[in-house]
Amino acid sequence: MATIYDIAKAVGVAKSTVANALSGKGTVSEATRQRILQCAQEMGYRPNIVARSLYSHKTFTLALILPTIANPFYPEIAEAVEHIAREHEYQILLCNTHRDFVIGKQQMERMVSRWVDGYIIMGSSMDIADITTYFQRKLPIVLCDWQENESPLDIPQVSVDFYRAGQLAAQHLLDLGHRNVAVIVDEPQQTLRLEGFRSVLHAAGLQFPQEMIQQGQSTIESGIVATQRLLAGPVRPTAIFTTNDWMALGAIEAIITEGLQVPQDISVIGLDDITAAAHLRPPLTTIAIPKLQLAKEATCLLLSQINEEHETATSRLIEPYLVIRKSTTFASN
Amino acid sequence: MATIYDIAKAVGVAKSTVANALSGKGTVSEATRQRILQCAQEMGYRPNIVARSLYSHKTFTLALILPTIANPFYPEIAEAVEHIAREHEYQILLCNTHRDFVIGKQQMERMVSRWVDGYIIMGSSMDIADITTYFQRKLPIVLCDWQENESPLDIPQVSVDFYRAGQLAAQHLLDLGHRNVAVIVDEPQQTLRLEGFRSVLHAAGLQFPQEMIQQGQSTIESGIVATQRLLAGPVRPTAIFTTNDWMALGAIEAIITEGLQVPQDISVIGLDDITAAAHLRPPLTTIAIPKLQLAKEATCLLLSQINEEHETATSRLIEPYLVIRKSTTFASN
DNA sequence: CTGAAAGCGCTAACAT
DNA sequence: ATGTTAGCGCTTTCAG
Repeated sequence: MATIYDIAKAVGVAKSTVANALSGKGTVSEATRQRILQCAQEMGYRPNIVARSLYSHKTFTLALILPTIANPFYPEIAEAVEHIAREHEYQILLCNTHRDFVIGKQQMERMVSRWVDGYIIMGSSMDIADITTYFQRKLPIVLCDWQENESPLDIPQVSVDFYRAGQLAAQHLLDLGHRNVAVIVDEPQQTLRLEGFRSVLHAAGLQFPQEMIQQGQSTIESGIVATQRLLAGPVRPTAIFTTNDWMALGAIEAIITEGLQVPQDISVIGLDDITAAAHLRPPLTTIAIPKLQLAKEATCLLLSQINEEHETATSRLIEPYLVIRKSTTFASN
Repeated sequence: MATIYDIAKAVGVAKSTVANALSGKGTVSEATRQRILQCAQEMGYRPNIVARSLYSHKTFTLALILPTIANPFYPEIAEAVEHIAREHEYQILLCNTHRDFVIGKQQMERMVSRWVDGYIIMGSSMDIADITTYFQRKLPIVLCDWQENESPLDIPQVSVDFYRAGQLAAQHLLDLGHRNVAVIVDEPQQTLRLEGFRSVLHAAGLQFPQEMIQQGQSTIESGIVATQRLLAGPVRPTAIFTTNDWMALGAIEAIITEGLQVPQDISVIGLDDITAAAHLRPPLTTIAIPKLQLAKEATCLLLSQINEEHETATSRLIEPYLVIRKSTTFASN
């Protein structure tokens, strides 16, 4: 690759003159400017971002750290983050931690060594204690899609009102006449969703025994297993709330395998509204998370933090909403 | 961040001594080495990868360029690429081109400026002419998931035998007794799949009129629209082959909306085997692409190219295979 | 208007 | 065993 120095030699001027001509700063006579520009063109000159970064202490890279891009909740977010970043001339380093805090820390260390300009850290991808340490070292960080209560308030955060999401799910099932409902939840990351759900049941004076709460791992398989446990229990629920859509898919599969029907025998409501949700059979009723908004606000918050536009880096709570499709219906009993 | 020079000052030695102690190269007395290591520890020293890269001309970053991570075919690949890269201490820059060649070239330019060590370029994410130019400039590039006939043979490539994939789909439908089949294909990127399909029909002496071939755009929506056109045609097919699973989802949706059933009235077979395929209602019969293998071979090929292990960078063709689930059945007529 | 020089943090010859 | 020096490519003073 041609360097600024190569051009200087070829044109017969000093490096700094070339730099001035290329950057438009400083003063260069129109004549030499033209000669330099043309020469740069001919030699296929590209500025070296590594060298520039070394001087400027800025790399124009953002890190996107998440549990696994293979979970369909994240690709849309990743795409949106990349899109907005691009508009600001940033590029994205992708990191899947698989919820392994050791990997998360290792990768974070490498990114710090790279002088990554800022970090978007998605919920449960890293140890919040580690993150706090990095934040105290003044690294620009935005937490995205965390439970709003699990991190110190001073780390900027864009999250979803998951308590409200749980409430919406419960209210929908209540409205349909369900009195005997179950939850499959990935605790402790998703406890708030459960608590919101529980609060509405309580307010309605309903029972919500412990055996109606099953543990999942946010995967289809875990949704299947948890549902099988539910169906094998003493009382069969008439509706199941899974705290993400992936597990809802598993729940539906398990129910059908058992010879039952969704929603006639058991209603299922998910949470996330992944793209596929609308196209399942039956189309999935779910609590939608505005993923684009989440990604957009997180990225903008991070960029403003990097550029120190806001001294007070605020946090945002985003409202989920109910999307009624065909996987829920009136309670039959 | 503490630098090598800060440590040198603190310990009272020269920079190079610190460098030697840290790297293990050169010779440093055990006493000073200990003092240096401890000081580095205390000051929280992290090597600066930017400075190191400037000197070494190596950034330990790989680019992953794809149409859009929001298409569920790619996340698994991205995850696998990142995983293998990590084992070799590389990190991944993610780039969604949305099939826009201008964006693709722009982003590529930026990555070249960053001295990215190597590029994995997924099918139809960029203009092959641009790629060829970069390859001629000696950039390490691996094409992944391209039709094997659309690029110059000298660019290393890991692809799927899509012609064979089309054949497998056709053979399966033939085996089930279908004689009146349709295809929804995203041309020209997926022409090979169509040709393979067509070849088997021809060999069996079957008709395959043009109106049985509909154009899709690899999205659910385009699958719906194409299927509606098919259903509105003069003869209704008894089976539809969509050249990716996303479009199969759309096809199933359109068929059901029309009051027909899958597979009783119309069989549907997809291609890709995305994670959700096995969990749809009905579970999708599809031609599976070994995505992990694809990702793994592409990454390894790229790394060996970067390290110049193989002078002759080979190319690989990966075999797809049929996965029979519930969306196809015997022809009823 | 142009050039010389210093420095970003690190590596690696080469002297001492 | 340790220090000096030059250089990776760029930006930015500051002289001429």
